[in-house]
Amino acid sequence: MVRRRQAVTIRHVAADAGVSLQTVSRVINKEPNVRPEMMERVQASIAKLGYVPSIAAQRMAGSRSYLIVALNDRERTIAGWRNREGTDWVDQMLLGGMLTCAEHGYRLMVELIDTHSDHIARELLGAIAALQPDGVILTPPHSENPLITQLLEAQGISFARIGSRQPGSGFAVAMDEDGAARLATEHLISLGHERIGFIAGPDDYALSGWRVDGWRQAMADARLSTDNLFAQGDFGFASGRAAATALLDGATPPTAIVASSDQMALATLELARERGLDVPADLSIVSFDDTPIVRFVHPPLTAIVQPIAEVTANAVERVIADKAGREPSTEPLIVPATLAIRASTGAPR
Amino acid sequence: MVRRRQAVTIRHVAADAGVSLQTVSRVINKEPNVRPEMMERVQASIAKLGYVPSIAAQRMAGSRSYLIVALNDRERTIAGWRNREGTDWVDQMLLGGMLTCAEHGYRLMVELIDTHSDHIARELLGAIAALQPDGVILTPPHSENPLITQLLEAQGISFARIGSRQPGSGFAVAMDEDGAARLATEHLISLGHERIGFIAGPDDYALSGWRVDGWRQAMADARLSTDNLFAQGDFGFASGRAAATALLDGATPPTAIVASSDQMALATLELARERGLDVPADLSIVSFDDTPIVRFVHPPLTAIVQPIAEVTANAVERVIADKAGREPSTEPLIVPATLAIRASTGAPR
DNA sequence: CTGAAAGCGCTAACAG
DNA sequence: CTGTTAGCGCTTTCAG
Repeated sequence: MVRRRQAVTIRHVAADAGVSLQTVSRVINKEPNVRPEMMERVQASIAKLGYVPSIAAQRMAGSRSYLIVALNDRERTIAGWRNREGTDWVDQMLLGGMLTCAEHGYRLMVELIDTHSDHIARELLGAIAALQPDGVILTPPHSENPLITQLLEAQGISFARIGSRQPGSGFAVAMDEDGAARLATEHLISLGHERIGFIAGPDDYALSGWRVDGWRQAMADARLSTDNLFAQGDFGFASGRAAATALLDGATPPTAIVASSDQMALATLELARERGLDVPADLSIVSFDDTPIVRFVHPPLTAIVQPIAEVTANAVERVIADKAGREPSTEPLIVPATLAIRASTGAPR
Repeated sequence: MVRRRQAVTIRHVAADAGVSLQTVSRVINKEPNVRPEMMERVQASIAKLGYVPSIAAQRMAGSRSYLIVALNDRERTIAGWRNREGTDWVDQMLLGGMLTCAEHGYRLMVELIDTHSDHIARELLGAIAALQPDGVILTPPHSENPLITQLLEAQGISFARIGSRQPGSGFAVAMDEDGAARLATEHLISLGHERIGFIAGPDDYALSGWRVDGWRQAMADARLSTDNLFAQGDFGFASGRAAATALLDGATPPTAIVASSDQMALATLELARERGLDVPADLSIVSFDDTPIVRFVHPPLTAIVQPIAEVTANAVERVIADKAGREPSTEPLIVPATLAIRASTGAPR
């Protein structure tokens, strides 16, 4: 194979337009101090020759790499793909992230990083050294890992933290987790439920706690007790089943359950079916992820719709704006969630 | 923000190890002609300093970019994400592609390209000029687009064509589509079905035809007629519903239906439920994608399991091997599919 | 407002 | 087996 080099470089454009390399560079980078007519001439040549700058060269010369890296938890992400659980977290992230990147001439690259590794720093530094991204998008549970945030800050790389509300460095963009839990709970309350169970997620996700808070607040506001109505899982199916079992076997079993993940909600639905409970007459169920699956089960589940694409788009937007010198607001952004009401919720018997 | 440069470069390593830049470069690239003791010394320095080569610089210097680009159809991919249809094609591709890339020190980047665009060439050339990938993975329907394959060949970029069996340039890696359709059909025949309907995919996907072939052959082998048992959709839910309706309203309605996609299978299931048909007693259904959804519907669908991750892994493997000079077999590879038997298929009444 | 010169970090080609 | 010398394509000084 022939040694491949750039087909048309800045040099060709400069020659074609009869200007210096510098002027072409200025046009490419939309820098000021270029006469309009020069600019037009250069742009004409660029279009004519089909010139596209090499991002490797741009990076080398000390400018931007036009690359944003999205850091995901390796273990969890791979397990999700392997087991084909149908979570479209990554897809929604790509949807929001890639499109927003493309709008600004950037690209998004997914990187998997171990959470519980003692060599997180080495892994991350390696990825940074190799890729030299202009920005990083942190997803849970990385978003609040001080090892990671401190390292990125020290490297001077602008980053966003998805699912985090801690102010600190980096842009925080979170979904309104407690508002969502409250929304789900209030929906059930308005249907007449009084014993509403809640299956929480694992503690290493900050959002697990927020969701619990929302549920507790909604219950408190309605003067309803939460005794024997709380259980915890790890977002997975098996844990959801165990939690639902515990809840339904309690002294005062709930007439409705809000599960913190789709898999736990599906497990609850399966258990209900096995026990001959009618959903929603005997047991109403609300899922906390509107993953594709929950719309196709029977009955389709009422679910909290997580605006993952929007959140990711915002994260990318702010990181790029930061890069461009336009200092975006550093305040944590909270994106509201919505509730998709389907057939799994109804009035209790 | 400070102008960020490489923290530790090849120069630092060379100084630390007391050797020339070249020797370090040779060690990095695992080139021969380096004394073991030198190599160890250099590797010790690399580890000590935490050195990682800059891929931008490596690319610049005319070597590899360690980047593989996976080209997906923009419109279809985005629509799939937006509508949250639950297809995990991209996820499975990432699973197989990213992990295999990582094994070889490469990265995978997803690019979306319009299929029906007259400026496909410009778009593609732009992506190539900007990214300068070492290899490209083509997914359907790009895999058999001569504009794309010829362009890649002209550029001297090694590429793989997923879902294609045309020999030609690039490595073809396809799933055994007709074998899969035959498998599904034979499964139904063995259950006692004689009128087995088939809902095909759109013609712009070569695999649509292969699947039809497999069905026809299995039917012919069993001396069963296919009259009034064929319908066609576009892989989408609505089209599947229309196709299933046509089939069931025919003169001799089928007792079983094989649908060429999960959405079309789900549409068939919905129609059956609405018409009061028991699945599988009145109508058996086989889906052609084992997407997560089909396992969670009721009854869970018997489905063809597409080994997308394996196929992508193989595609990446061969492209990288080609790059490395190890000329991999240029023969089209056909990966067999399997059938996951679930509760949607049974003996006819 | 425009241009010339000097690298960025790395590898290819050539000497030793 | 190892080192030296040129660049790769682009941006950043710094002069005009």
